[in-house]
Amino acid sequence: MATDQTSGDDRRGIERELKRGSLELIVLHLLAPGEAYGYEIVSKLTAETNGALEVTDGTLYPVLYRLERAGFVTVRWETQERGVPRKYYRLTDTGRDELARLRYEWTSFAKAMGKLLRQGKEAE
Amino acid sequence: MATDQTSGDDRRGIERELKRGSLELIVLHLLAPGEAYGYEIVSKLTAETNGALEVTDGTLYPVLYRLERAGFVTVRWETQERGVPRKYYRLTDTGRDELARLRYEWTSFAKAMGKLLRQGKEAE
DNA sequence: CAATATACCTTGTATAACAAGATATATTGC
DNA sequence: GCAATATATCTTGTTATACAAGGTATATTG
Repeated sequence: MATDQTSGDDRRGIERELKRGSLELIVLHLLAPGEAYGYEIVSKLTAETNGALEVTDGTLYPVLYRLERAGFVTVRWETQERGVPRKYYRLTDTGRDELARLRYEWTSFAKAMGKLLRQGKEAE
Repeated sequence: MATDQTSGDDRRGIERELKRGSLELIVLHLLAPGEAYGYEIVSKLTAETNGALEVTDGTLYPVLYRLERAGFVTVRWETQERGVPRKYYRLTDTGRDELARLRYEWTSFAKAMGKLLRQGKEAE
């Protein structure tokens, strides 16, 4: 009867939506210390947030592609002696500006949300 | 060429994405003190956040419908002596639980983001 | 009676996160 | 020599949702 769709794995659904618009910031941030390749970024993110902000590689690669197209990162293939070739990403100057901008954007949003949610809680 | 798409009104685009998954929480939160009607919620949100988290009514009504279908709010029409009829929304007990859950979900996410973004900034 | 304000609702579009699968190279065990 | 596993990349299709743009209806005001 078209109901109980909003039940079971909602938790994942919400996390997914909350992540929206934050991933570019996350990736740019992870690239700030220096270059890294895709697979590395995935594990870096999992490690640095204790699994709180995990993504799969299928999610990450499109993000990296977007960042490249926008000129925020440059790409370098490293064909190694042994192992599969790696694609290293590095921030451009524009990318660093964008990182600052997104960081500001995110912080403003989070502040506004935090302020709103705190309202009406003061009396308790 | 296919470039300069990532230029102009990006700011709005990002705000839009950041808002994703937060709107249900916002609306449930605004209904916590007591019932309200749709148009009222729009202006409440604008007022309480100084315009930082505005939405249009075209965005809000589908959210309210979703919340109703999920059993988080109940609806009551108020046909007034004068003026257009209003549709008043009120939190259910399940809705209050959901509010608590979403609030927790959001706070966890924001904490994880904040922690990540603060990393690598300490040395500066 | 035209304009404006209030209040509701609907349709179509764009975007992004993800699951699932595909590809390719190297190592390890049998 | 070959199956399994780990590393590393990429693609396709699905789904959810914020929003612009438009539409409806009622009342007030000049």
